[in-house]
Amino acid sequence: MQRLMQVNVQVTEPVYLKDPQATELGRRILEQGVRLIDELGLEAFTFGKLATELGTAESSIYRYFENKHRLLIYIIGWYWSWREYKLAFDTANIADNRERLARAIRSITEPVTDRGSFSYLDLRALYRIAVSESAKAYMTKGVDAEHREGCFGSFKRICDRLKEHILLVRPDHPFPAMLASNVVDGSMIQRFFADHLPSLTEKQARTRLSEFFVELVFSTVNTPRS
Amino acid sequence: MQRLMQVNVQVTEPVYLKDPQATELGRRILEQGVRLIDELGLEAFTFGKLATELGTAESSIYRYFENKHRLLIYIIGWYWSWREYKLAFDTANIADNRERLARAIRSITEPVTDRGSFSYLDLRALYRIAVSESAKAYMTKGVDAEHREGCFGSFKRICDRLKEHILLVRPDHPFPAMLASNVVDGSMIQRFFADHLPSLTEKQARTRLSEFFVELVFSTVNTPRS
DNA sequence: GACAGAACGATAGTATTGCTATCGATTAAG
DNA sequence: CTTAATCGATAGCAATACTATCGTTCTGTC
Repeated sequence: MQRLMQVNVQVTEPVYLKDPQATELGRRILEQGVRLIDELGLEAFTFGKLATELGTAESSIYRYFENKHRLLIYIIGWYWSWREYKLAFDTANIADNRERLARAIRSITEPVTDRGSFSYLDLRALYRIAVSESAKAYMTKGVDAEHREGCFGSFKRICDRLKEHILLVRPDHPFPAMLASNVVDGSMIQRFFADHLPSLTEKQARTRLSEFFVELVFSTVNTPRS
Repeated sequence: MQRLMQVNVQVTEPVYLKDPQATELGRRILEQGVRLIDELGLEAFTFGKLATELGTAESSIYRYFENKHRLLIYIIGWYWSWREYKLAFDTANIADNRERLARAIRSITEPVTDRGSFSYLDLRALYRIAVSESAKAYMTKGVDAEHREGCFGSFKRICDRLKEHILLVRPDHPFPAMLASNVVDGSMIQRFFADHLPSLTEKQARTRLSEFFVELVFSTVNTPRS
């Protein structure tokens, strides 16, 4: 698994000017970029600070990414690509549709606890960024254009896969796509709430996220259509 | 109803330096602020532009709000206060718990279609801002501090009310708070998806949002506990 | 109708940000 | 050996996010 991940996580959409995975500097931009965004938050994070951190010039970073927004899109895309791959892995060879759906939901909604030694990116930091900053990646005036460019492909794909798992269990469900995207996005939001606005969740919500979403999906999926 | 709203929608939390509802300039800041944020999006919106729009000086606006982030928090707070009030109204005098829960969900998740002539704020613009920008109000490094200040009170209250309605129908539900906040926040997110990333939702999702959430909640609420 | 105090508009100024351009030096590829 | 790519460094610019100051007007009060 670990080896496979290393090989397979690729961000294919051209959100970059120059492929950061292809060069040493590019990889350091990603690695330290993830650490800095996690540490400072997106608003306080600047290419200037990242450059000092890397001992390089601001302009060098601009050769890879147009601006920090694009870098964020790239990082979030990487995150969802990784989760998508993990999803495929976690659901492989499970014959029973219901069991596979349950595993899929758990795979997607489980918090990341492992630093992940197989990648130069810190997976836990990446998870924290996805939780706290991913809304900023798409909630802008530029969404429609970026969407047309295919910037959110990996997020869409993981939602779509979950939708397919839902449909296999319940082919006549009226809202499989909404249900799927609600689980994928909702698991991030609920994690944020658990960390920062705990009155919006139950106690120990952090560790019971998956349980909540599994129950949520299965109760809709089991409810007879009127 | 319309008269009542005018009287009752108040943002009590001190996110402002000087109460904008108390003066003519303050009200114009809110009114044009809403219009400009809606038009430009939060990133392109600046106090400078708002000042020109209002024919006043930037510094005058800074007398009311520390910065545009605070203005956003205020506006979003106003929005949820308004919805909270609407919720109370829509669920008043309904004796049956299940019927009241269904009405509560519809009240909260229904898109705003009415400009709302009873307020100087454009309700539709406000709704669009709540859909597109509200995540930016709380997803910052400052959440915890702002949360302690009580900045998100109205959002918390509406989630809490929905939670209570859920518990009256299903006192032993294991995740009433998560379910409630998932509905409140999810209805905004799903609306955003419907507008900008439609493959994440069903066709006509915009008009079927409430239907989806009513079904979602009622199926969990009806599912027997194991 | 004089006076104190708020509210406002206007101007100025500063540090930071976000970005573009240019230019050698180093390295890698043909 | 030459050419192109890559990088680090510096410079510079327009916009942003404030802060400070100050005179004017408008308010209510004695």
